[in-house]
Amino acid sequence: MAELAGVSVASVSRVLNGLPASDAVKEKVNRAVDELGYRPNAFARSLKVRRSQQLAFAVADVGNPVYVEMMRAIEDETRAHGYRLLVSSTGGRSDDTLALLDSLEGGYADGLVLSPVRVDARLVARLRQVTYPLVVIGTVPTDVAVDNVRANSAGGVRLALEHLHEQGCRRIAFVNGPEDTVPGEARRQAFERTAQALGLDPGADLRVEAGDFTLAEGRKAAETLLDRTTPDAVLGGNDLLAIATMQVLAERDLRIPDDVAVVGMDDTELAGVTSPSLTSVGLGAHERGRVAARLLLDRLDHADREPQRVTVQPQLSVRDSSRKGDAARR
Amino acid sequence: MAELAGVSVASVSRVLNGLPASDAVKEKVNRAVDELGYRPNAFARSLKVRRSQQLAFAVADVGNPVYVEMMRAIEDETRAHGYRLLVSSTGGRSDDTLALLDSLEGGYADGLVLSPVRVDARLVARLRQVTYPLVVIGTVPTDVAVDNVRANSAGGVRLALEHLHEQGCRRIAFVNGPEDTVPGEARRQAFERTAQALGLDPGADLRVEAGDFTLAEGRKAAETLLDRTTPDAVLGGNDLLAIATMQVLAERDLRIPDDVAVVGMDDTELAGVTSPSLTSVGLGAHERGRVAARLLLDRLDHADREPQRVTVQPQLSVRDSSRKGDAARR
DNA sequence: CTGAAAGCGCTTACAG
DNA sequence: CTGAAAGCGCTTACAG
Repeated sequence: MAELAGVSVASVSRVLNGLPASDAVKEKVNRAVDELGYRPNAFARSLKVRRSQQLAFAVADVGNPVYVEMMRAIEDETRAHGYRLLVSSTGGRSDDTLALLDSLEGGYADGLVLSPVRVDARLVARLRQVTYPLVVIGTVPTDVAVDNVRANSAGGVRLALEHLHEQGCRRIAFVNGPEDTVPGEARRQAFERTAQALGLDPGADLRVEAGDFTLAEGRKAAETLLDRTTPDAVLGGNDLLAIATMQVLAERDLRIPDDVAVVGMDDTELAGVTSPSLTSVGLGAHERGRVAARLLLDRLDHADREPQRVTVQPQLSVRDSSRKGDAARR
Repeated sequence: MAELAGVSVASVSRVLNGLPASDAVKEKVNRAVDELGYRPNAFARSLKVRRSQQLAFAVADVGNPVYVEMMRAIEDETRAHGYRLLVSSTGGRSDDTLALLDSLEGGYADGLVLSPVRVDARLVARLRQVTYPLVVIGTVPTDVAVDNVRANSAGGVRLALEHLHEQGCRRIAFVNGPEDTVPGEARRQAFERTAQALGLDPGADLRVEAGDFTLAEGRKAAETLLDRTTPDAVLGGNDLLAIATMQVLAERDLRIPDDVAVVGMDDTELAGVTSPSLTSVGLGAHERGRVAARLLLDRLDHADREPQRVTVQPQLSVRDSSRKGDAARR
């Protein structure tokens, strides 16, 4: 390359990086670049400058709409700053998450946004040792010094329950996801407290725990619930669980919302598609992604700033599945 | 690191790569590794061995369930072979796709799976010049020498139309996506030909083109269609367009499937969630991803094998939205 | 089995 | 402004 252009490799590097060079040299270099379709080797560059220009996003399940939403936000943000985004799906396996955290020490990405479903002691211990820029989406112990963005699950549950309470519901059931996960546990706690504060029926028969945040597990859980009781309303731990519940209700000829109102969480695109449309509490997935990306980009420039904690506020979208008294469909 | 262990850097490298070494040396190296949390630098390694152990997947829209499905399949396959997957979203912008193809020449990934929505002359020209392993999901001119996996859109449209024909439908409308895209164009052609072969009403008023493969654009297109005529059935260019049509039909108090049957394409998770559930033709997104990943992995080892072309066959999933005579719901 | 040395392809002070 | 040279951190023939 340098030979073809008839200049030194240093000059090639300078021209390609926009550093000062005479027009003559620029001309020669550009001509040779075109001729050869030359592209500087990314590794050699990274090895020298100690930056990869890559950022990583690690997530339990790329198929979950919530994470897709986050990924979009992160992609937009990082791309705008000239970084490529590497998406890694750990499938919820703790070991894969730990392996990923380790392998990033090899430097192939300049930073990581991590959104774990389960936060156990091993993960927390590992997070303390990470030597690269890291932001965690989700709840981590306050003494782990990483940037952290959280959803306000408790606030979200409260919005949902208050809304149902206003609709006259008093026996409100909760089809939650697994309670050994971060969101599952947070939502369970919030449900208990808020139900008590609102003076709702505290019956233990009103709570079921699905094996996963999926339609299939949601159906099973909803059937368990409805076999033992018929509540005024059901709150789903996420939209999929709420939708599964709606399906089971329909199969049992219970009208939504007149017999049983239903509210989901996450406010995914699915919520607008079901019939009746699903009332849902958005937990700001897009916003969480955006904020996380910004924190990471900011930390790349300011390695020593204090770790920040940002909480994104929930928002309730009321649709047909919870408007008692209205027609369920037009 | 080597100093701490008291051995040469060569020995460190050998131990870490599982090459022959005495137990004494292994012991020293492992001890030092643990103490330092040492990780070999990924770039230095890649620079030397000329491999990144990364593969890239480029896609128009990470949010589209079809691509998520592909991504999952590709992730599973590549991860099993020890590669990381880099996901890049080009947002359907041609320039971004070209820029990506260029930048990969820098070597930061060992190969690429590309799934473009639009294939124009510039892209085809660029594809011919690519110097790294590449597989394209979608249709490319036969003389472009890349591995290629395709959906059988024509076969899929045929399955859908034959099914509707059997249900007694003769005036079948088509709510297609943009016809300057690869899938849009293929589906339009297939629709015309199959409609003719089956002796369906060829009325031009039965075809509308949505601005994009989305719910919002689908609604507009469906309204345009239903303002001018009421067909026996509607085929959607994808599930989102079909679902949007179902919503508009419901708003106009047309019963599905008794007044108007509806069939989608892609057979995404959404199809099982709507009410009535949506009959849809799956075009094998998961399978296309899996095959593409395998072709790419295979090519990494066999740079000189002939480019292959694989077509994945469609499959019809009949659900409630098209079973005339049955109850639309239980 | 092990170490010294070359070299992967860049960038960047350092001279000129 | 430009070139020669050092060096980023590995791997891998080459000797021993």
